[in-house]
Amino acid sequence: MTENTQPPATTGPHSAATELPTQYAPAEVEGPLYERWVERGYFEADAASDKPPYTIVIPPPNVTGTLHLGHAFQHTLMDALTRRKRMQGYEALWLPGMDHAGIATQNKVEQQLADEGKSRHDLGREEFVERVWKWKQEYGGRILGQMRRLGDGVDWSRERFTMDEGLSRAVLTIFKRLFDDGLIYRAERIINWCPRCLTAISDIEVDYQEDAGELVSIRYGEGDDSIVVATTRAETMLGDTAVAVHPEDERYAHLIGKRIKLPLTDRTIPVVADSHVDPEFGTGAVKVTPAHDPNDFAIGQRHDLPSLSVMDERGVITVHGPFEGLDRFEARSAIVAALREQGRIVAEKRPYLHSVGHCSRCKTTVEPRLSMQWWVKVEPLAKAAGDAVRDGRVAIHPPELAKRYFDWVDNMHDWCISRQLWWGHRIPVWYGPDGETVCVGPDEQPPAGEGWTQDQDVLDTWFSSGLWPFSTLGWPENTKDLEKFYPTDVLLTGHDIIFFWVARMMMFGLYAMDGKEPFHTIALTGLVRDEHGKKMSKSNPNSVDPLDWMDAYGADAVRFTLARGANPGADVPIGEDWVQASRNFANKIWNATRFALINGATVEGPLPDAAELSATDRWILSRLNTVVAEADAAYDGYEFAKASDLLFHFAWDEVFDWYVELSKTVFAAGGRPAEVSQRVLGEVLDVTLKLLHPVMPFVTEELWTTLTDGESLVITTWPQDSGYRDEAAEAELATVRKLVTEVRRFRADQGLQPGQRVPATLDLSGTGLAAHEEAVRQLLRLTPAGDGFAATASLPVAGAVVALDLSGAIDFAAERKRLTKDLGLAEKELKQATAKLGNEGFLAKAPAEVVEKIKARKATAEADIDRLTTQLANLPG
RNA sequence: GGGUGCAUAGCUCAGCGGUAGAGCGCCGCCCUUACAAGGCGGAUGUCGGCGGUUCGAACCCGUCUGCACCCACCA
Repeated sequence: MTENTQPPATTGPHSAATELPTQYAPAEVEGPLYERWVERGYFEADAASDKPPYTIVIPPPNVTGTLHLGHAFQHTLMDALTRRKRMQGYEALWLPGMDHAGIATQNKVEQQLADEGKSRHDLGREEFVERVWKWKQEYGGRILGQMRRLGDGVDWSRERFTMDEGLSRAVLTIFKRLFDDGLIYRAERIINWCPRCLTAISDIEVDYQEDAGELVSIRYGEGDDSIVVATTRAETMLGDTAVAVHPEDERYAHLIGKRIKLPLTDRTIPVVADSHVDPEFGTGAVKVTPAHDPNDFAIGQRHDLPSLSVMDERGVITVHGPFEGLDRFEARSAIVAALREQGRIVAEKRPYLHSVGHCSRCKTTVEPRLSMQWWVKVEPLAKAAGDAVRDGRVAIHPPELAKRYFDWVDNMHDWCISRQLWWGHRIPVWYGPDGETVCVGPDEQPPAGEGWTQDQDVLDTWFSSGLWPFSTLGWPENTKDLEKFYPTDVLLTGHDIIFFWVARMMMFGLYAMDGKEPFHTIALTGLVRDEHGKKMSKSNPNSVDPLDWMDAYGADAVRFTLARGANPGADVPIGEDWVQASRNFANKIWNATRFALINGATVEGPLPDAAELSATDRWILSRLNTVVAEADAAYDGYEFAKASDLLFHFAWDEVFDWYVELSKTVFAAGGRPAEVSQRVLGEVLDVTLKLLHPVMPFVTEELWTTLTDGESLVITTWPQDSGYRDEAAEAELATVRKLVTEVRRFRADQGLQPGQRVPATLDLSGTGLAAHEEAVRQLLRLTPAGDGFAATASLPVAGAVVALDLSGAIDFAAERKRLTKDLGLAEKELKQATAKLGNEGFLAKAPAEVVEKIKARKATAEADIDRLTTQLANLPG
């Protein structure tokens, strides 16, 4: 196909134009462009600048992570925001970094150790942590390279990691402050425990799903003093310390206060009355296991019941007796079997669907467990976090999602922040030989002397990421960065992470920064889904690697597709078809610019006066300014889909399909000065490329730097609506478009081929276009009505009258029928063959010559051509 | 159990009080020298059902049905 893309001879300053290939090749363009941007320091923000700041901190991806479509989506939007603000004259900072991701990273390294037949305990704490750092060095942060590939305009000189020295200092500082303020405390409570990760996890790290269990009803006690309870976790009965019934439940009134025998043990337990019990549910009696169930724990507190732990940290039964050493699930069946043998199982229901908590990291069934942990007292912090949104200091986009935020911050339980891991920020508390507890601040030495030990636990990963908006800027030091760039402007992230991260940044930001909120706007995005709206996840087969798509179609195509799907708060379905469509758009822009360059479009000098402009010019400039205003409004409202769609249609439908096509008649006119059109076309492209740059940075940069003498779009000035409008020109062009479209439709209906010239008379007296008769004739492919002209049809449209001679029209249906018969092909076959080759129209002419012509042009249709050639050769005569 | 959102063309979705839209797909014609990753033309919808408000409803209100998602102490 390259043999017929010979560049036309070139003249003038834009000979580079013709060096542009006919197709956009992202792979060749994107890498070098990104390197150039970084080398020139375009993304490095200057804290000493006079420009107003615009700051976004990236939601730090896990150090273990790779770029998935969700990142690609959010990064595209954040990049678009910062790129646009930079062009608008802000000192724009998009700050990158990564999260140390406690459990995830520790799991990765433990897996590595397991492959070597070792556990972390074989190494010991210090060596293990060293090993994790080594792992990070070697395998961590792959996502950073992938972000470059996407085109993320982040300030690499400010890259941060949550375990950096500076950020660790921030963690210690705030821990100490919270501790001293009494907002951090240690307490024994029921927590969610993962028996595989061997650590506590917070409520939001638990994923609930419907599991099929078995609900058994067990008779406790004997005779009249017996009571039936139901459970799905029979093994916990070993730790029962009471049975609870509703205080007003008459069925059990006689039992309240009595003790009954607990089966399989030699213990007796009391029957207590507690209004938490729902008399309607089951038998209306509940077994109470304070050490293994949060509700039961609460009942235990109210009735002063002992808590009996029956399992160790791995979920293995520790109670002496026949079940000791059994895993919790083995113990469950064993205990049910034993009870059944004693005739104590009075009813079973299996499968019984109920929701069961799983560790969000490893999917292991969570075991509620009584344990000593560190907690943040969130009430005062959460109140402030709620108020900041309530009184409008922080806006949530889209506003509907604010309710979700309030639901959370207004009903937040205390936050369990200690994790029984080695990888993370170690809790800065030391215990003395006589039970003293000392919290050690960042500049303090741990207490000296014998017998002092540091707490073994580390902090929840979200504790350090909650400090991200200011710890990354140097807090607790009073740095220039902090002064310039805090508070940040927009926090853009998925709505699924409101509780994990957003609310915590709000709490910590307001607390640490003296009530100064960490950002003004929370922009919440939906989740990326596949083309049928199904959730994409790493474990799903529908999951797509955005890198594959970037390789195949370019980063801009992926970005544009994502931006175009980004309706505020709504999920984004994405399929390969749409990425292809975006790729096509990039290619379209490429070729339109190529056309402009070949025809000498220029951005030099001022725009010609309105008096010099044609109606077409005035129309497109009027539209251009309208689009600038509309695009601005959409970008400002985080309506990326609207902005993208608007620009897509303006560029393709109006600029490329009409303005450029209409310009051709000017450029082809010959002799007539084309400077005005060259300048206007240059202007329109210049502005359109700028408007698209935030979402399609690569192709726009490549084209713009070719079209203009500018250094880079990244640092150029964002277009402004000049206020220029011309309604008369818009109306006139509407007439032209209507006229042309109607005539084309008529021609198609009559069987005239698109390029076929038809003799016709044209009366434009009713349209105001009389002066442009020649141009209109060209558009409509009308030739002058010569001698002997006989109109066979007359078409009144848009105030004009067109009379045509249709004698040259082809009856396509009849042609097809004839060919089908002649070639001995089934009609369907013919269609398939001709679809790639061309069509019946020209096959009707000279077959040999036609096939020749096609062969030269269509390498991809080789097979079909061969077959058709054979068919044609075998035709008799 | 509580809450939120959604039901519009074959698919995925915009539109949110005034003549039904986009992308992809589909049909027909075409290489007209920027682009076949293209051009031109075309078809397709009782805007989930039923009521109501209005001169006028895909859009507002009520209700029903179906589907998503979020939250919660489902023994």
